[in-house]
Amino acid sequence: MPQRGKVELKRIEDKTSRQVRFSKRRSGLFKKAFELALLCDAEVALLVFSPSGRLYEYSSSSSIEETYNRYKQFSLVGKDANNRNTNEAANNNSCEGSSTSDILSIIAQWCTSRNIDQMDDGELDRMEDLLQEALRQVQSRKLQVSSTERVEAANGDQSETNNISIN
Amino acid sequence: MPQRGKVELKRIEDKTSRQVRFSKRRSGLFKKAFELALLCDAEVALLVFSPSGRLYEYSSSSSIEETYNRYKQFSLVGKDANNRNTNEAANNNSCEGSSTSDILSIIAQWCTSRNIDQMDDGELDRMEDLLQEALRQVQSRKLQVSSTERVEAANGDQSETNNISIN
DNA sequence: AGCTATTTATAACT
DNA sequence: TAGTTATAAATAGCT
Repeated sequence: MPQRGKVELKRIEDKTSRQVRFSKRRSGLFKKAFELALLCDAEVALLVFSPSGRLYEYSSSSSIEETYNRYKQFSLVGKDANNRNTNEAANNNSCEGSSTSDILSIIAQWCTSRNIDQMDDGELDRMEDLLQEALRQVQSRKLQVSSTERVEAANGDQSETNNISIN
Repeated sequence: MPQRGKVELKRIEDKTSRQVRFSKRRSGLFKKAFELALLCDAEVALLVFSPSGRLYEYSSSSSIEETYNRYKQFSLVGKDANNRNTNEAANNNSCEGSSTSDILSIIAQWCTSRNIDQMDDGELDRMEDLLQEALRQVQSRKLQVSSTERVEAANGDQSETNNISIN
């Protein structure tokens, strides 16, 4: 029989078990974060996305943003430690290289360069078309995902046929 | 004599003790964060500033920035963790009131970093909300523009009014 | 969502 | 700052 309480350091394959343990561990983690901030007078910011994409957050200061800004300031000064400044890479607005659908790419490129208030009616028409098409695609994708999940649930457990890995 | 291991939930006044306990608890917290990410396939970002201002960070993804950007995308559309993506949840639109350029730029940012095929159901929900709100605003803007043009035309201006369609 | 058996985390002390 | 140990907390597997 498997040992109680003992943790094996690898991804939990069983989906149900993973969900349950995520819930328990998440609340434990947030409690610890809160305690560290309170007891030790530390500033703590914690962001967690569940495997299903839900967001959980904690911040000991007034906001996550505040701590993140402090962090960015820090990293500008040069925080040696473990990592480097990967910051500005994220600010690159071009969609090139990504395999995102063409529609979303076009929307993205467009609205980085134009403000809606500056668009004439022709542009507005075009943007409306693009948004409608993007919405159709997202909704269609949602249907795919949810039907796949229903099948998985019906199969009890089974392998991770469509599980999406973030990294 | 004070009980061992027992924790009293208030700021530790003794500076030395606070520092020692900060060190121990910090490593515990980071370990838990790492385990949550690994075991449960979650995306975790953790920032801690010690009382003396030193920075400690952990990120399960490639960078803190990446997770923070994902967070920012969420924050505009609301982030109620208890909201499951039911039909009714999709209907209550929480990015209402945000400016169009904000919404469009978030859509833009999003699809520079993520492909629709990699989105989980939580992200798809958010993207759907964003697109729907953007669409509403674009359509609303179209109405404004066309009514303005109608007024201008009535005033004798030479505007192109015959190619405007209101859906 | 509750219930133990265990494993972990950690407070005080060295 | 690091190790030891007595206790408190967290949590894995079940129901």
